[in-house]
Amino acid sequence: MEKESTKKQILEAAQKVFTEVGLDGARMQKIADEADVNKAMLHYYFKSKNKLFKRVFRIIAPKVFPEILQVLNKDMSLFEKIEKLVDNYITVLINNNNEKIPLLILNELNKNPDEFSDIMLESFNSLDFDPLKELEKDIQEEVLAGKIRYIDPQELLINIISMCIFPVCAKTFLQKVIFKGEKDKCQQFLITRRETIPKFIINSIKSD
Amino acid sequence: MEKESTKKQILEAAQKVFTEVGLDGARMQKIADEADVNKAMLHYYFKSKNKLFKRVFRIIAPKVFPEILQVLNKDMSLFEKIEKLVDNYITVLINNNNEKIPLLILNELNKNPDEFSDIMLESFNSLDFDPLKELEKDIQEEVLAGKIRYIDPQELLINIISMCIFPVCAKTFLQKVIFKGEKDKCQQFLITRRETIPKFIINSIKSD
DNA sequence: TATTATGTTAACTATATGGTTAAAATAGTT
DNA sequence: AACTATTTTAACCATATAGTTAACATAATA
Repeated sequence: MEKESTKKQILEAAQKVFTEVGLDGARMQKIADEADVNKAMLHYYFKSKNKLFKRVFRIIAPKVFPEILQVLNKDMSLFEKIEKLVDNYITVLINNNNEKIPLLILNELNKNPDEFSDIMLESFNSLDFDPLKELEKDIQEEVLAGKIRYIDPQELLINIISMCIFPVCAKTFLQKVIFKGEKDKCQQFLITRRETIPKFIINSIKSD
Repeated sequence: MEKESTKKQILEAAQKVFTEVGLDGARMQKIADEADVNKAMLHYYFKSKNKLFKRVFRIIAPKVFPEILQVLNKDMSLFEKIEKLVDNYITVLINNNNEKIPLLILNELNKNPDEFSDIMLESFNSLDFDPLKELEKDIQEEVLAGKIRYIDPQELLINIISMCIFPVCAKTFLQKVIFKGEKDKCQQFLITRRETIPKFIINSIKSD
């Protein structure tokens, strides 16, 4: 038999609802409605709200965190890697389906570190290389070549991630407060960051 | 009569609980317990959970957003302003009581823009100067003096805020994933950002 | 076709939770 | 002390919600 579609519908609806209103704000009935499925099915397939959430978490978390770092393992120069990493990040995050994922992850990770940081760590360890080690190597190389000043790889990575993710999390805030309600300008700003962020970073680390 | 202390206790407890678990996750009973007060008092003083939350929001939101920007109106050079702004930001955010405020604000702003962005905007407009205008002026000056390349003030401000706020929001994540469980190293990293962020920014914008 | 495993439904339960109320206590005022 | 206004309490209510159940439907299998 294997009715895969119902399960899938539920997972998709759950992701939608959870990312919109968080774990606490989500209602099983709402997810059922959204999936066009009887509420009992959610329990039939996933036992409980928490278990359903964990399933969703396991799917979405890697998308915006470790997976995107794959580019650091490619055969490119440091500058190219930075450009590609930022480009990928912004492209993924600007997508309507992904926009709210980072905030959801940060939230649940904060509220319940014991439950979720293991999942996060797991998906990180599934990478077949160490992003920080790789970055350190690239930095060392460019320093030796006289192309950049030394920068701690953790600092570099966290700066990149901060500048990519934060503005997306704060989109509503930026739209209303910084861009005074001009939605288009704000959206354009976010898109342009594919270019401005790498420039900003490379300017900072390159040798004079 | 005027029993001010009960009201204050409730507000403080409410801030604590709301920042810990968000609006949806918060329980009136928990707030009452935390405030060591009968639950009915919360409704006596604040009518409803939502109204109580709004009161808390109005208090905490300005703390981590517009207030901190006051430094941009001081009589300092652009570089000094950047240094002081970051220093203040990190100092405020690193405090245990404030750590979780940004995430709470971003969340509720996202879930309910209509309700909360006005409050946000309000507190911004209460500033007696326009941070972006001021920043633009400073940038122009330094460009003319040949000290920096031109940078869009919105881009600069958002980069600063991103690098200050995001790592605090993502502290649990950084601790577990980037710093492999070494809490002290992570905390030290956040503290050191008082110096590394301004350096990173100034390096990026200063003329070669 | 009869049997079995899987999938689906509507109705139900138990409980948690925001909010109410009426009485009691406390403080201020005359 | 008598009276009034404010503050506090315990008990209560209505409802929303996660989770259950038992009957029913559908497909696979023998």
